[in-house]
Amino acid sequence: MTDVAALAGVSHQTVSRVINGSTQVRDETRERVLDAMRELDYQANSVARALVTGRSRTLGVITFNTTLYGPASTLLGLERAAHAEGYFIGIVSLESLERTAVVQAIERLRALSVAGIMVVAPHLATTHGLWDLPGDVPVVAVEAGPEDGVAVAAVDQYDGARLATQHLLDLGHKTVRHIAGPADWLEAQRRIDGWRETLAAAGATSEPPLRGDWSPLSGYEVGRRLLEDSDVTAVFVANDQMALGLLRALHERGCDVPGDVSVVGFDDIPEAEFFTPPLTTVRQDFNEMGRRSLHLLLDQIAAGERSQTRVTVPAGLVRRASTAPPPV
Amino acid sequence: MTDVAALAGVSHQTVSRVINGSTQVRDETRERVLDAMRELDYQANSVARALVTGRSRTLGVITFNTTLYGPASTLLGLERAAHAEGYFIGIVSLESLERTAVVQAIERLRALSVAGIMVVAPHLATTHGLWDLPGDVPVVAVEAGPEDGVAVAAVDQYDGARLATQHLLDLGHKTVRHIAGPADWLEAQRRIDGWRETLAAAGATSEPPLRGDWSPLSGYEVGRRLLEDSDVTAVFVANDQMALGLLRALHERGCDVPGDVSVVGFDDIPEAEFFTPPLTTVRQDFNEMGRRSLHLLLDQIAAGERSQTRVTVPAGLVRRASTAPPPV
DNA sequence: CGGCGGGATGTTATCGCTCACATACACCTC
DNA sequence: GAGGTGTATGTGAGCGATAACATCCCGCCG
Repeated sequence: MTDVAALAGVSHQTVSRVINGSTQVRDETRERVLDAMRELDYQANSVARALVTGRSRTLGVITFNTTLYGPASTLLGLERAAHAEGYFIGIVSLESLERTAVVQAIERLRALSVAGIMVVAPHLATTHGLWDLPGDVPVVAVEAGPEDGVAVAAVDQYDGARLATQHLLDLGHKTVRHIAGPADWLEAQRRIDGWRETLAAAGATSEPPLRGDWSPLSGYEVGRRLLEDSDVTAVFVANDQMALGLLRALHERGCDVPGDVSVVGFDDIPEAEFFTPPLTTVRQDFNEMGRRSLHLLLDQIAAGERSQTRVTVPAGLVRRASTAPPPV
Repeated sequence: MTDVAALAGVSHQTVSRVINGSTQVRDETRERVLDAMRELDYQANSVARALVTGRSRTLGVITFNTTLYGPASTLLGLERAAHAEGYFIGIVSLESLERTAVVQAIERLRALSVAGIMVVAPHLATTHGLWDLPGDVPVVAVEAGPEDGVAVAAVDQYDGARLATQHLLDLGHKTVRHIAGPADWLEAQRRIDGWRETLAAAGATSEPPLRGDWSPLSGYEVGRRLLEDSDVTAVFVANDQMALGLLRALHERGCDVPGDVSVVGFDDIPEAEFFTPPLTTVRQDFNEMGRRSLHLLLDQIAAGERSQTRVTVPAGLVRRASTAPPPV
């Protein structure tokens, strides 16, 4: 910076003003400084800036260690949005699901002077870690979060589940079974709620949901158990991977999909369209959610205070070939 | 830090020594400082440290904007490894595949004073951006990189393709067709090489490979074209997603897999085991690759100079139900 | 024509840490 | 006992930027 200032014949402060777009610089001077910067191939040192301002243009993302489609896509959506706004993303993944792990992760990020933190960890336990976090860092819970206390951006899980369930009811199924995700995932819970309440509203009976762990294998195993009950004609599965496992279980049992049993998934992973049969599922717009989360965070940063705004991104049903009216 | 020093009755420098594990501190003094740190809930400010040392404990990862399984898993593997070593990961995703985009991304990361950079962008064009990068930052190309000039950690694509092709030949297929990835992806090229040379070594004829873009849809479309040639009995597909598309095309055409046509994929995505039929594929150990890449980088950081070491992680064939001897 | 207001620029302190060097004290050697 | 060696600690400078305040210059007003 000193070199640039010397070359342009101004003080380092004027250089700083140019960098930060101050209006207090004459155009001609600005040009001279800009030229000098180009000439010396100068780039502002963001570490020094972060030191003095106490804020870097880095955002922290806390994510759970997983290759699941949802979280991975969310991360990408977040990065794209942040990049567009000129922010960096630093990621920290959680070792465990304990609330202390979240608190630790937040501490680590604070030491980096991040401008804000986005938490992509839709577990009950981890979101509770958000209750007692230090007051001076803006935080957004992405995908799912506690009912209040922090800002949250999420796809409307409840409505997605309703859409799926209603679609099956509309086709004429008497009731719909549900293969749910792990009990401590908030999204799993919301999907259960949407499913159960839609059934109730239609006056349909509801069996308790079965539990998988999001993996295709669990969908397969739980699916086999489910099929011992021969009454099943429609299943709403809490994600596409488990739905794939279920399709396999059905296939092995010689059940036709959708002739004998209809299946609806959740997520719309890229593969879903090419399953056998192509899967009817609920699409989540992770990019949009990333963008919304980011702006929620940026708003807090700009306002200088924590908000509790809740933003919801709608889910959409994608109809393919895995659903049909029940067998006669 | 000053507060801690005051509370412990020492100078700030002694606190610094304790933080950095200097041996030049008496045990009793160290304890006093540690107590003071705990008492004040003190955490060292890594920004200030980065400013003075010129290095932060942050590593930059440059990745291409994608939800593909490979890059996503690699990123996670990298993060896990870095976390274990006490490093942060900052991610920057590429807007385009131009080499200038890579250079820009590297510049951005340099302004953050990252200790080193890992590039996960296995395109021909982007890796060329690695030729003329500034000399003072350690760099590792992950997954694939230029033949020389930078350190590279990669899964052995060539051998993976050989394994797949040889497996099909061993089953008795006269030759094996190949659906390849995009031409400018280095991995796609290596897989083609492995496939072609294995065929040549066996004295089998080889048709030119067909090109997909990694997506299930492209696998489906290219697959339909491929099937117009009724001689096909075995196909090696460059990733599992395209293999899924091909399976669908085969299904629609009434071809039995593996009865009429055998299919081998690449990647071993979690879904592959539950395809119809379960897919024989080549597994890549992304975690291991992440770990190796990181250590390659850490070694460079420790040595203070750039290396050109090349590390290869073996690939493994996973046999499932999509391959069998050719029809008689 | 002196004084005043405000835009453009410069000066100095500061962020929280590490580095290089200075100092203090203990112990040993000749 | 003077001098050397080594360990434990303190002091001051400086990393590269921004913030707050000081200064300069110019035009305008009474």
